[in-house]
Amino acid sequence: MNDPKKQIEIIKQGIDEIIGEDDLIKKLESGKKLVVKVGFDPTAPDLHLGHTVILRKMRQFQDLGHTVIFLIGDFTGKIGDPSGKNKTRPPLTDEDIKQNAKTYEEQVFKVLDSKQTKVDFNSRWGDKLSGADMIKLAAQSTVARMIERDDFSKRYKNNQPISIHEFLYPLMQGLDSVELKADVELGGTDQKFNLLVGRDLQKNAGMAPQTIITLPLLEGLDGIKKMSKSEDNYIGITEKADDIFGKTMSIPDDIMFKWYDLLSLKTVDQVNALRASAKDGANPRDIKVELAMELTERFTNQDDALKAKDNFFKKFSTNELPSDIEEKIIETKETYAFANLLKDIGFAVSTSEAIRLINQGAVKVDQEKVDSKDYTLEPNVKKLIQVGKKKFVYLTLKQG
RNA sequence: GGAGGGGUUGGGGAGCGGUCAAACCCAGCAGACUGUAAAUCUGCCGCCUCGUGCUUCGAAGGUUCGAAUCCUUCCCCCUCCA
Repeated sequence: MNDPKKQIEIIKQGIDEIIGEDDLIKKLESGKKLVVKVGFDPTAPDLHLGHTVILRKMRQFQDLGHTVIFLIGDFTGKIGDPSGKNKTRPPLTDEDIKQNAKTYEEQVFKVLDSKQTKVDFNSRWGDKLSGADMIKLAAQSTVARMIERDDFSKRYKNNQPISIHEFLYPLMQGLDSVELKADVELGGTDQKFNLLVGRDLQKNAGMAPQTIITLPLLEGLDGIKKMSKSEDNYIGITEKADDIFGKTMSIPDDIMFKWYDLLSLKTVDQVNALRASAKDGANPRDIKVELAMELTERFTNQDDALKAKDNFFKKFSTNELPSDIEEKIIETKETYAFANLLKDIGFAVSTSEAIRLINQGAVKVDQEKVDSKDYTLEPNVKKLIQVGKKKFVYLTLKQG
């Protein structure tokens, strides 16, 4: 695995752009163990698959034997990444940051190898900077250069405010690269400017400039928009096996291989083999199952992943019931109007919706379709209640 | 400070005195179909005690038999000018 050519092939899999490739090849040929740095925001570390694109790339570097630094930007967090948003962030307390860092670690090591990961904080050197140091740092760039950055130039043209301190963000991020003597820095495409500043600062400090690798955005479940919480087209990495598996199966066939390129830890050759088999008429479903299995297993475990796969086929390919139906007990004094019950157990948001579902033939009790909105249940029974194809519960009505 | 435009049911966006719980699109949900939670088709898509019931169209008042639609005041947003 030390063959530089082979390494480059893996490194370049699924990336958007690489700047300084020649430098990288030279370093690889010299047999140097690379320092790969990636910065993370100290806020709200609730990760979804979109975030894991970069983690996977880090993991690939680890598998090639390089050192990966997971840098938490607790100092830069005080500046707030400009990134177009003009809302000032509420300052995080040290306690918040500690808590977030912990949550990060819990989630991140589902992808990264914890033994090969160095977690660092840029407050370690940031807090020590004096006023004079900051001025020296600021002197290393120019307003013209800063204005080149996309969102700064847009805001400047549109007469939107740009605070002076926002210019410090890219510089601080660059300083991180100097401090860590980074050989490689990874980031999203929107990070390109900041990453380039790191190269400049390293050159000024007499170092070899880092190689920059930008990674594309992952499309969400709809296959069109980028994966994000606000679009609700995401898979959270702490979700249940059934959900990870099912959601993965729901992505359009078209983006399946993009997901392979950005998320899978299979080798380039293995992915290419899958591509070839798809061309030869293999059922795309089966190729997607393999992806769903890999992802589900990574974020849960093998047993749960197998169960999820099993459940998926039971649910959608046969009419069998899933194996893990939840049990619920509800107390009632008297006869329970069914529409209200559906609302009360959360299968409908309102009684009106419950009635609509009944009218549409979506509701079953003990596998029998409910055909009247006036259906009722007596206390002291246990029934299997089903709404649509996804909601199941064994409900016990207790005389209360 | 001046001039103008606008706030409608999850989002976009019609409506501009009754036929409006409010067109249409998107999202969502359900049914059919399918290799899938894809595609397609169909239906639904404010709330409840389901009735010639109740509450909605930035807020509060008013005109009217009747208002999302007209008037008054207030709040918020946007554009242009200074």
